[in-house]
Amino acid sequence: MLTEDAAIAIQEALKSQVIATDILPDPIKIIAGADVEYDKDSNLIAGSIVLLDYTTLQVIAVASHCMEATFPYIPGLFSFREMPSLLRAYEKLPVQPDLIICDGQGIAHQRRFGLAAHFGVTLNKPVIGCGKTKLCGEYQDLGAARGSIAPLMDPEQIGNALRTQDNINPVFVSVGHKISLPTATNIVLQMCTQYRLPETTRLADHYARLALLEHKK
DNA sequence: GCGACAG
DNA sequence: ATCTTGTCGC
Repeated sequence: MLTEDAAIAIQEALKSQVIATDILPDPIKIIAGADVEYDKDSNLIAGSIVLLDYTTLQVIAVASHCMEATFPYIPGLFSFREMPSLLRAYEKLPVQPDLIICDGQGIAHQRRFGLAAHFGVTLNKPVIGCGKTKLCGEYQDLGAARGSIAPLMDPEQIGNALRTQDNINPVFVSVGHKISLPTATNIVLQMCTQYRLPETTRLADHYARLALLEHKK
């Protein structure tokens, strides 16, 4: 059983491996979304990875994995709760994506090692962190128009608040692994074609919910 | 002690 | 995360 202190030690040991520069395929062909769904009245969780054609956003493949959660939700130790199911789902994919967008923070984290960073370093793959709310840091003067950006400071810049639709609450983009913040921010905006959240996240959430329902039948 | 706290 | 439907405010 992993203790809280041991989990923090793992983060401290791995965070130096994060690469915050662009090391990704030139034309990106396949982009992935990753999300985990929770059962309301049990300890079951379902992780899903959905693969999309980068240019058409058509679904190429989906893989999911249901299991009992093995670690509690503790702010700052989120990856230890969600990553096991995501790794199992990832192993079931028929092909690998060029890039993954995670539902959660990358280095916009108290120890600079959130879910997207942990997942990226573990897979040695480019990963973007895109959270719906912030974990830490502050921002100001975010414009109201789609595409507006404000740096998330803690006290140095750890990510961006990004307005993905006019007058709608921003999302929080940060480096996970093998990508720069400007590139990550642009890609997230590009994935937000119609809603606040990237299509990758919306679809992963949808398929994770289906996997959970199917597992309970 | 108080508030904040990814999902 | 899960609570969910109609309602308040711009």
